[in-house]
Amino acid sequence: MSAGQSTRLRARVLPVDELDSGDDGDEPKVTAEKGKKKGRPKKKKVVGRKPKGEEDKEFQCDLDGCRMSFATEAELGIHKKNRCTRCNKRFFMHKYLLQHRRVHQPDRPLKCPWPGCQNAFKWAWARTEHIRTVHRIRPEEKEEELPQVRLTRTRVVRLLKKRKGTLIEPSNYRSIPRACTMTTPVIIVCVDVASVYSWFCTQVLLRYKERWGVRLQFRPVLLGAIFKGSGNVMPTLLPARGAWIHKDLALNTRFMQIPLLEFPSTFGSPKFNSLLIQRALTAVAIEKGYESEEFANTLVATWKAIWGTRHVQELDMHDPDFVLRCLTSAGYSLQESQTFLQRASEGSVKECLKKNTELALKNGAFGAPSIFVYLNHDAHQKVEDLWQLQAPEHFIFGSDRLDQLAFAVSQKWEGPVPPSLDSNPPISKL
DNA sequence: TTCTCTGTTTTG
DNA sequence: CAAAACAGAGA
Repeated sequence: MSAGQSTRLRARVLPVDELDSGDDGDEPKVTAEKGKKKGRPKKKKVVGRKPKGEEDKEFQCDLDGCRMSFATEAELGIHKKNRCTRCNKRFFMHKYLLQHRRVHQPDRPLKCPWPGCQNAFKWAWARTEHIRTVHRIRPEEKEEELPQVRLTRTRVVRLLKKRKGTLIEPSNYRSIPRACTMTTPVIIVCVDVASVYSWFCTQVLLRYKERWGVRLQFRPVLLGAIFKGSGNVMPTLLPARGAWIHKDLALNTRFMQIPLLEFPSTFGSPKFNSLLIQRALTAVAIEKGYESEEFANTLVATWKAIWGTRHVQELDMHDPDFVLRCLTSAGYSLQESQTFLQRASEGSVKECLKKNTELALKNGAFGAPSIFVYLNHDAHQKVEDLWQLQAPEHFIFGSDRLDQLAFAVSQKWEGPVPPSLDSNPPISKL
């Protein structure tokens, strides 16, 4: 189940009403005729998994403002007749067909702002109705004097309207926090596997991902370039700090329950160069998605290979064989791992890593992990656009400020090892 | 019954 | 125009 989704939400079968057998010339039914529909057709037409229909297919729609494209001309034809190629539904306006796509996508970017409520929605109205029906809140005081202040639909919507993206100053009602997010927060964590604190941070955030109901992206960056671009230097260059870091890691290992076995002996030498491996990881991220479980697993496996094993021989991070070993230990076949390694030297992958590094620097990064938080974005905006075009609301540095990160996304911090989700009953009644 | 989903209409 | 509201349907 995706994070934050109510267990009571209707499990949607692909909707297949509107099945008036291919008389394409017909106009779509108008509302008044809706009632006439007799027993809905029960046949669940299982539509084969289809690509999302973004801008990269061969047959592109040229209707006003529409950028959808399709693999076949036939599909484009259906689309241009205002029919959904997934469920065959028909629409009055082409524009709605674009919005309709979200019906077939799993994302639920609209969060319920109620504290502790993890429900999330695809449609603004669905959320508004949820707030009205489920969280009907008592006026703070003097209820009899303010009967009209009861949480009516208009009232909720007025609250929702106060500021785009946040719900603020709900002074009439108890229990609503001063500011809580209305869209699923997006957390972008810029990491380098040469940074052991990036590993700690990643490991802990993965424990919180579902619990917080946030979107969590890990993006490989080049720590060396971040240091250079920001004028920072490796912390271990300071002798006292270099000595301290071993103790800090040992304590952290127990505190965060992350098994760190060994500080690589080549640390700080030219063999401890993360360029190749970060490129390979970028190739994995491009293929699997920054937000994917596969990519997170790949990162963790790589960290384990660098920091969590005893190295019988000197660790050479720039050695292609070592990179291959990291990838295969993440569960990829030798062939797939070789493909990733090969892509690591392709221009587009190099550029991608460079771009992510530059954007991190632009947002103020001076080390890793650098955590960027987006709160006030449009619900259906692509994360890639957010990252490239918008400034984040918060920049949080390091693995030791995750409590602040929790605060920033209006969630509870329960330590580096939060209790298992299964053992806890749901917080809200839903 | 209660609540959510979502296509269409209305409003600002 | 986009956002809010409506209203029918269905779980």
